Amino acid sequence: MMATVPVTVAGLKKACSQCNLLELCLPFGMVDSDIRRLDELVGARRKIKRQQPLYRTSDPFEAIYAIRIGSFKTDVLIEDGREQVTGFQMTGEILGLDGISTELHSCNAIALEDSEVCVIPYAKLEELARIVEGLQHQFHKVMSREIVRDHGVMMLLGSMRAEERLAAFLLNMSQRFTARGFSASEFHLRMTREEIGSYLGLKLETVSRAFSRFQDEGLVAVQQKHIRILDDNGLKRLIQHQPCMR
Amino acid sequence: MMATVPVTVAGLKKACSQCNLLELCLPFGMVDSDIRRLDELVGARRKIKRQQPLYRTSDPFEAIYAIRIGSFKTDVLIEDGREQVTGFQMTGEILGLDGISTELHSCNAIALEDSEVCVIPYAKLEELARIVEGLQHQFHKVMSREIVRDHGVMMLLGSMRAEERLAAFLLNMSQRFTARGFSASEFHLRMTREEIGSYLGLKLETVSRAFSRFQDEGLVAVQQKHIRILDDNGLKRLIQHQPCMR
DNA sequence: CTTTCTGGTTGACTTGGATCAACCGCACGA
DNA sequence: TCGTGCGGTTGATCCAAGTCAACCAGAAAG
Repeated sequence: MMATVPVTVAGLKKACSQCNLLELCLPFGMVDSDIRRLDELVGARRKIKRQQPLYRTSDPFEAIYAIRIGSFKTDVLIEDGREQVTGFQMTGEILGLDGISTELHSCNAIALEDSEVCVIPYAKLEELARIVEGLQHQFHKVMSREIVRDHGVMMLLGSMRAEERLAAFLLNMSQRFTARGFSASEFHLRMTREEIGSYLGLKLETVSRAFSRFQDEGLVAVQQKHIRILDDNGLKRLIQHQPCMR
Repeated sequence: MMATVPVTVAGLKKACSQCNLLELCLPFGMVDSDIRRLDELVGARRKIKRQQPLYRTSDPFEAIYAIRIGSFKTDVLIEDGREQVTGFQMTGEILGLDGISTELHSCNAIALEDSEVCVIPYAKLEELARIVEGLQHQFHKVMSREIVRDHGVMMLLGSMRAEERLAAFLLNMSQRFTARGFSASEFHLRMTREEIGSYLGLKLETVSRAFSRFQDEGLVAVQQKHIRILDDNGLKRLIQHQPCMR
């Protein structure tokens, strides 16, 4: 446990106020003067190598993390070996909120590529949130957004068919890449078919077949992990009025 | 919209400090002196008749709600009429957290029986949370718990078979009834087979059949909405090392 | 009292996605 | 350079759960 924990104690203040992820991260919507107060909060950065955990189920919770570089998956394992990927996180997104409730983490957060996070000590965050109203409010919004996102995933898992799920997934990825200034139509997935499948409640073969079908229908061009969306309206249409199994 | 909004402006202070749901609700874990400060927060109560909404998708968000009496479901609808029930809530549980992120509610909250909630104006909550450390912390825990719960539902929807899902659902209900001082083994479900099905990502016929199978196997006695658990270890076993489709 | 309606159960049949298995291709280490 | 292995694709087959339809019981309405 906790094998190598490369902690870069970046003495450099101005962690947030000079960060270009501002628009996507915790400080979003805060006024400049408040953001400057955030700088004192973000103590250290931590690099995580591909496939390595940022934290694991039942690790003690003491901080939340903002992704600076790279991307992660979170997953829950049950005894018999089943895995459920509960989310994929990209730059600016916050990890670790699951730990607040029991003071132990309740899932694993694994880097999908070499990554770097800002460590936000939770005790300090609560303290500062009591003083800085904007921070308090933003933090609550971040948590609430996570809840709303989870409801979306439930919708997906509970009432969509395989192709709808994959279409929804691709559109969601596209939209998040766009928000980060990347192409909406062309991007590189960092996760395997199996991880996508676990997230979408499908087997990897089904994911692969759905990709192939989309390709045949001219909706996307797929080359392994490289995706080019050719007809996003087509994908959107797929989600809406589908034969609808439920 | 907002047809009849029966608001009982219960001038009565001591909303929380004299409430017997204390152990289950927002004040859980707070010290007495802090709880007394909560009393000023809970302004009004509101009664909701069976089948009526407490709030609906895209209603403006201005308060969260603590259930005093009764129970609710929350659901998300998509254009083509599909419904996904995202949760069932019982006394002491908090509703409305989904609204913080966009300041609009993102789901519907419908009473499953005649119910009553405490209205907790959100602006006032944030204000008080800045002063009362215990409240801030508890509120964060409540939100985090909701996230963890949602991950559990994803696990259920993404990687369990029909009977496992129903078993998990029954055990969860049982555990929540127990926490409220009711029998762990005998209880009355307030929701229909269709609502259970929507929650579990199954059709109502499948839910009905799974109930019948449990009955045949002597795991539970089912009589419509009245459930008696005869062998909870049997149910637990079902969830663990099941043939396991994924 | 009968009628109607809603929610629940059960059976027969169909099907979407899982399972099992073969195979491909690229990356990496020897 | 040649394995070797992992991730991905594709085909054949199977089965869990969906669909469709009949029917039943209790509650509410007339």
